[in-house]
Amino acid sequence: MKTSAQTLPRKLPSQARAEATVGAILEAAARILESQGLDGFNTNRVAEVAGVSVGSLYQYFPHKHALVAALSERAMRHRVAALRGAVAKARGKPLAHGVRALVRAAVEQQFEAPRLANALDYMERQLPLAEQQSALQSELLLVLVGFLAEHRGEVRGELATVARDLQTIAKALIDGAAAAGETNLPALRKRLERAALAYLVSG
Amino acid sequence: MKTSAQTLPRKLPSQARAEATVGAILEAAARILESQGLDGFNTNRVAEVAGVSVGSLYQYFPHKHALVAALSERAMRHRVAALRGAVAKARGKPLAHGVRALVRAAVEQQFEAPRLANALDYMERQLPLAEQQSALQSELLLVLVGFLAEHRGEVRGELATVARDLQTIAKALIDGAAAAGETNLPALRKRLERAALAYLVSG
DNA sequence: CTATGATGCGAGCAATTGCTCGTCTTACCA
DNA sequence: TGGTAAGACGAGCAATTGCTCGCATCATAG
Repeated sequence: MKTSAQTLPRKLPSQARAEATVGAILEAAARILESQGLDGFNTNRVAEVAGVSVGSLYQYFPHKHALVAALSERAMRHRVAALRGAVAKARGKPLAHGVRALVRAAVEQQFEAPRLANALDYMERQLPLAEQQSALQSELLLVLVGFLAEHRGEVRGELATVARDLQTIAKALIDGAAAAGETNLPALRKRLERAALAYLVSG
Repeated sequence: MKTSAQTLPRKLPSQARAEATVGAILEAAARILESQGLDGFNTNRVAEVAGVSVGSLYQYFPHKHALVAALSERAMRHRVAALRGAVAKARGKPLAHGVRALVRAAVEQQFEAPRLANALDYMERQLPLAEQQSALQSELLLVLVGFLAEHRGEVRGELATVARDLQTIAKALIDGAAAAGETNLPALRKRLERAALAYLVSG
């Protein structure tokens, strides 16, 4: 009896080379999405860029969606870790300082591969995200809410909603800047800090 | 000698039924994108939903991209008109009033078909938008800049950049709310007003 | 009515895509 | 050293997709 979940690897890699294969596939997929978006993102091409056969790909990912899910999960994990680090470093400091740290982390994280982020974002909306995904999303929001809770007196509104809006605004502003070819990161950070802080303290 | 541009209709409809055909095609395309996103959005299906043959579709749109471009242009035209109307109505009134009017127009416009807006947004980033498109985008920004210029004393920063950020934030917040299944429009408007106004007057 | 161009049709081609399966190769352990 | 399981391969199938082209139908001017 098979108990495998929908988006889980068909087979867990147990040898070192298998691990390498999975890594190569994920990296190839990320590179294709970053350079061409959804066009040209097909499993044959992913396998080719990864230097691996399609058969190998389907040994670890039961279908294309599973590959996307894995990619999305990996990106989310990075984001959560980055934001968590920023929050930890800013503990005890004033609100503005924390916002600055969060903005720096977010920009650094997302500006690295904006088209990939954009493509993943679009796909996540289309297909219902798996449990793992929404769990990570909740975790990310929890990190933000935790940060906001440290400055309850200064922040207006319901924290959960504010956190979600903050994340939405950050994603959009960074994505938009990247799409517009903006390369001046300090300027982008400044605008994002302004938007975030202003939204937080206004009522 | 043919002088037809890339994304222009292959043949301009001159009879009434042709006009109707083009309209049906555009509406079908919009409906499909709204209900299923990019998946299932293919020319065969568009023709079928429109109650028209593929051949007829390709008589007016030289390729799929042209259909997308036409759809995008139509959506942009609506947006520009809506925002222009809001700005006109708020002329002479205080900044907060104008922001409220703009937010109302934007929410009403985009919440009507959020998935369509999302899909178009994604595709516009992929393929280089035609002249018509970028012209309309500039026009939209000009409307916003014009509004902001009426309240120069209260608005910090470079108006063009501020206008672009404002549009980005609005789009993201509305899109996010729609994707999350939010149906409380007044609450959404309030949050968007807060974000916009706070960003404008803070420095 | 009739001729001519505009409009509409839809079978089907060429290319692409997701994915399978039988086969070969490599790594590990008794 | 040989047996067994894990891993890798890639030709190719079935389905989908963008799009063409030859032909039927309709509208309108003369």
